[in-house]
Amino acid sequence: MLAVINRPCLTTWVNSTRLFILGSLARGGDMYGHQIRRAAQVDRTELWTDIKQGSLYSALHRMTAEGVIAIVRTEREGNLPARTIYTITPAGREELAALRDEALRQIRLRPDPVDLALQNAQDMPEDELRAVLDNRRAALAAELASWRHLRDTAGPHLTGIEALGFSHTLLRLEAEVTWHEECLKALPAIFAAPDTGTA
Amino acid sequence: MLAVINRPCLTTWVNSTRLFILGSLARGGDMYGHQIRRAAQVDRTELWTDIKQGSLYSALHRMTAEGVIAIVRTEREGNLPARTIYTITPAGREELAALRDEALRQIRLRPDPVDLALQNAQDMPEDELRAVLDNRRAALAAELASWRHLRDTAGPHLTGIEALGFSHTLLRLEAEVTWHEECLKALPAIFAAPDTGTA
DNA sequence: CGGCAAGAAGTCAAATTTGACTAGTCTTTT
DNA sequence: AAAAGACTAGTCAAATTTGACTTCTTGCCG
Repeated sequence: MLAVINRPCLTTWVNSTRLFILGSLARGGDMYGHQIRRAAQVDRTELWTDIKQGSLYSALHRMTAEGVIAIVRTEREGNLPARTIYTITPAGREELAALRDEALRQIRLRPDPVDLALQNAQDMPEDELRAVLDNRRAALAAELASWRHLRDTAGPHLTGIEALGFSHTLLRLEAEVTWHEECLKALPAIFAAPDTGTA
Repeated sequence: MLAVINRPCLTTWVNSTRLFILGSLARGGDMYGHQIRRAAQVDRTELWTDIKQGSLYSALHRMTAEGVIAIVRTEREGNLPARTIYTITPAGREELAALRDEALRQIRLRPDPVDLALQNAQDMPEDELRAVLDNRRAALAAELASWRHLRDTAGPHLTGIEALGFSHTLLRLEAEVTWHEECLKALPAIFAAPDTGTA
């Protein structure tokens, strides 16, 4: 029989939320929700993933039910709300490895909404478009500069692998800046000959 | 009073599905669902967005209910299932402009799962990691080559703005290849001194 | 002292996405 | 001519995400 019962939603993109939670628990030891959330901000992991607290807590509940993580105990500091501490289970470590390997195999570039927006900006006046693109360029350049500074400051304290993540971001930002500069250069030609498409 | 009634889910990232549907209808005229889906594949729009037919049809229904698009008529070719043809309404055009402007303002890089995976690959043996990264590099290089070829082939037939999207992809792919090469170069040092982090 | 902004830890309903599945029709192969 | 396969147009329940909201505590300012 083997009736593969309706099992929708196997998510195309690796589920980063799960990968993130399992990874945090595996590397940082047992933690409670808020701690994981803070870890995301502090460790600069916010860069590698994009987690809202809503999804974090849902995921914790779900994953507990599934048995990839487990509740260790509940503790309470002062009169603050009780916190639930989670740990990763052996099943969780297996899933962690599987998710990691899958993420390492995915190579698709994630679509950038700006491209979609540009395709629908045909009727924007040239100077407005130029202003928008130039703002973007400036913002990206600023971000790039601040990352470079961060690298020079925090760089030596990073592990080798953390540094790789850093340089990934730098290279990506550089590419973005370059592209924006190209766009700005190309703009006059585009508006001069708006119909270079239908040869 | 002004009671701002619980209105969750205003999505952080511009909703590309909506932007895509509205844009297609605005530029391509009235269409039915399947046609929009095909347009996504043909126009290479699949690159700018990532739409599964499930979300497409849900979105069409929702957006019809909201009044940003409307059903023009239902037609039927031969004995195939009837198709429902949609058009964009004035309200839709307004939303299109709003979404486009918002997308043009967003500048955050979307996190790449590979970075997250790498952080959790500390315990992978060096040669396995090297193999994975080298596969990725090769795949990306191949993709880059095929895009370059595509640009040389189809390039002259593109409008100026379409060409910009193209060069965006090229630049991004180039950055990825460069980064992978950097990683491969850095690998021996990382494994030689695994504890450069805790100075 | 009163007040109020910010932080901790988390809940929740509604919105949205997902991929499996349906139901019919051509088209090609055996 | 029947079976196999691919295409058309779409539905659907379950999974997942979202950001607003809650309840309590602590710090701070005048």
